[in-house]
Amino acid sequence: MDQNPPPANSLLRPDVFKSLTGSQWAEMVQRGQRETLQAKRTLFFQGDPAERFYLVNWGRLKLSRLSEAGKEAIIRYIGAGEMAAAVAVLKGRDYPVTAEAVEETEVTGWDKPTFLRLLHAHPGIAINLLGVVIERLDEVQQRYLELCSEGVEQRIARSLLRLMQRAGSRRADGILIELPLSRQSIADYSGTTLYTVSRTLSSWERKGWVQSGREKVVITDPHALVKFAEGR
Amino acid sequence: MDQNPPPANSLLRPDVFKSLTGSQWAEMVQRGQRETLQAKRTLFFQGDPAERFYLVNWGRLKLSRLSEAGKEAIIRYIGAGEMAAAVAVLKGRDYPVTAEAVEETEVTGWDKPTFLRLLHAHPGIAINLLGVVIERLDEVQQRYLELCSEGVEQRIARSLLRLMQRAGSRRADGILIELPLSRQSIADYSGTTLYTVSRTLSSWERKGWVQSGREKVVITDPHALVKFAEGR
DNA sequence: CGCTCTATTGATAAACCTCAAATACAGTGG
DNA sequence: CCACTGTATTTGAGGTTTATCAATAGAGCG
Repeated sequence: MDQNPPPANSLLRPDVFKSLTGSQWAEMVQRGQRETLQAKRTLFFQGDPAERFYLVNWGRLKLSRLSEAGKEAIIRYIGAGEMAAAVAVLKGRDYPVTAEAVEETEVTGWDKPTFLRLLHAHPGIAINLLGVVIERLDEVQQRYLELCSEGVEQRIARSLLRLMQRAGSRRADGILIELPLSRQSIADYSGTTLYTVSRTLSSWERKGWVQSGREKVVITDPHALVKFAEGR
Repeated sequence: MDQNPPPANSLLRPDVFKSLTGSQWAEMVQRGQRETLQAKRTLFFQGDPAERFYLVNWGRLKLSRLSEAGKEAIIRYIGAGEMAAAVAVLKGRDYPVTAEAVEETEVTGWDKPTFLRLLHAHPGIAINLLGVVIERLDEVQQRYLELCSEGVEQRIARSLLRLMQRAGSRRADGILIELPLSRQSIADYSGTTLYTVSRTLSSWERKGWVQSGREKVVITDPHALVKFAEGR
């Protein structure tokens, strides 16, 4: 038996739905449709009509926004128990973002009417959802400020630290970011180019702060990186 | 009689509260506390505990975020009928933003318990609020992308167009942005410096696209500006 | 081993910021 | 009405940061 994906017949219940009773949740799970995505497959594309919302069962999605010139800005990575597209569904608009699997990922999708019915039947959910959205708003605003006011290297440091918090796992030699993380991805997440990221990582590697390889970053000295990110 | 501020004893009701009946709204208005701010006064400061949420009755607030180095990033300007700090109150955290009156402004403030009671009693409000927050999220994300992918002049153009949409008023010679708008403010809103803004406006003035003065911008050729902003 | 995708590194150029100094503007009080 | 004062704005010169381009090296995979 495959040991990586968790048992497939129970669905991780995110906090947003904690207002539901167990049986209500079970019923909701029933209604949802599971879908497995191979790495690099897109779940939905910026501009698609928003007709479903998703919950990540296992795996990871990259949420990004693309400019007309083709430049990609990575908004965030989400993992098990997190939602995608709920907000677009609610507004009844096109998705303003693109979601792509960065590794094999299973999601459960629900259609719009189900979502809206749920929202009206259980007011607590809307309030919880509000909390989630606010948190995201806060993060984007913070990153917006950083993009305005900080230099590239500082931003790269912050990016790695954020990714570390969301997807880091302890290793003997430091904290590994458990994402296939190319220089280009880090650049898209930091608002710079892969060249600058490469140079910066090389320099940090010489200082012993990180240890990086092909699509892989291990943070060996988080403390130093934090100090640097905060401009000290 | 002062003719600028609208009659003070009726409060503009924002869409968020459309789920309330007239008398419920009237009662809520009763509970709120009015407050008038002179220009440049801050209503709340980043880091303050979030104990009240506000509705702008008339006037305008500038919502911004400050870096430790003192750099300011303007998140948005809000006017009559718009809310501030509702989200921070909900999360029960410190405000992550600063709100400053850019002109004489009246707000009504409610305390946290009132807000929470309201939210639980009228589920529709949470859903409406969700819509508002999502809209803001969407805008910040978009601006984040633009900051990553576009040049300064393009961003300045987009900033002016956004401000025009939110605070523009038709004049004989074009559309005036009705805000005391210094070069520094435009810079803080576009993620650049006042020098670059000044140079850019000068150049556009020569082209006949805008006509600017001390803390004042009139867009004389919106069409040209849009074309430029979209990179055509 | 050869193919493809990713990463490194140097050289160069462009965009933009910083600093300094001069000028324009609005309000204030004589 | 005018001079005065404090801001806001303009503009130039120069420097820094960072992007761009090009060429090479390395890693993983069949």
